[in-house]
Amino acid sequence: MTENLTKPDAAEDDFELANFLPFLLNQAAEESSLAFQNVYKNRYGMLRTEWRVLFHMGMYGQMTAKEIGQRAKMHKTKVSRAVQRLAERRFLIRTRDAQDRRVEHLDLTPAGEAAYRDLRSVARDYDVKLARHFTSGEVALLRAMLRQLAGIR
Amino acid sequence: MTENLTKPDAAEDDFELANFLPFLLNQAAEESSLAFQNVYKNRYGMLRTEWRVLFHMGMYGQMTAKEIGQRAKMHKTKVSRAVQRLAERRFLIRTRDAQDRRVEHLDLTPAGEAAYRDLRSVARDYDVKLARHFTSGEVALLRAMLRQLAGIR
DNA sequence: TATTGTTAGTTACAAAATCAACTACTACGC
DNA sequence: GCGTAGTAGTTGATTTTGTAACTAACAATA
Repeated sequence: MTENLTKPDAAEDDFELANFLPFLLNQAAEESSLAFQNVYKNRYGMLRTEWRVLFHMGMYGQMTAKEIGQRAKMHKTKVSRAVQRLAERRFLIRTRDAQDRRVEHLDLTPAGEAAYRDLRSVARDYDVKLARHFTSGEVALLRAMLRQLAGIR
Repeated sequence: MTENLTKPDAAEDDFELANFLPFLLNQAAEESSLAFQNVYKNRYGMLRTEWRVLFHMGMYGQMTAKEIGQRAKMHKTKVSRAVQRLAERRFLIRTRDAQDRRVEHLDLTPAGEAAYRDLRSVARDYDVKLARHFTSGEVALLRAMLRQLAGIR
């Protein structure tokens, strides 16, 4: 009788966790966001949740907290707190909808717009810098694969 | 006189948050680790920090907390607390170095080894599933690019 | 117009991450 | 040896996140 019906160990050992995609993705994400993080942190005292909200508003204009949550895949409590802090610091203003008084429309203030444009330009430069490691075809493929993995339609 | 000497808005608007590498990497990392997270969480009651320590020890054998921190890019307090919990649950044992009594050598117990092998096999299957979206050449390129971005030598 | 269900957003409390200070120890310079 | 500086790892205080329960408002139905 064979004493081992499971896969042989040799087949198991060729898997290196150092190549595990969730691990690699995480390391790359953390490393690649460090330098940019320092900018919005030091220059505007923002947290990651806050710059994400700011960016979505800068890109898409007036939004509600719910819409931001859907687009950014952020939980509503995260959005709520980020909006609160951005409102306190006068980066955005909230106005109740007249028809449906549950919803709030959020708009960037001029200060918010300015911060958005500033950070957007930093982000653009930073992205170029990251992409410089690769050919443009490689980067395009990378983005497409990441979108697929992230479940972005 | 021209009234606008800065770059025209059209050139600025080509920035898409959805293409910003740190953002994409983060979304992909988060989405792709969700399903796997449930396994080590539900099956072993581990936190992400703990699973990371376990997996580094499984890969490289005996290590010190400092080495784990360097390889996994985890802050020493995170490592310290993860090691503490893994030791409490008898997944690893700590032994003081005889020469330098500040350092502790960490080794997986048989239970720790078993958990490591189990999770590694789950990870392997999961990795295959993620990679199925792409050709094998694409996946190899993706891993190489992620390693580069992560600063893994 | 009461009843039930649903939605937008907030709040409360627990879990976890972060940062600074701390203990115990080693190593260097004198 | 003695003082100073540096290192491995821990602890405590503060901040941030996650989960659930909550408030206020709307909508459908009877």
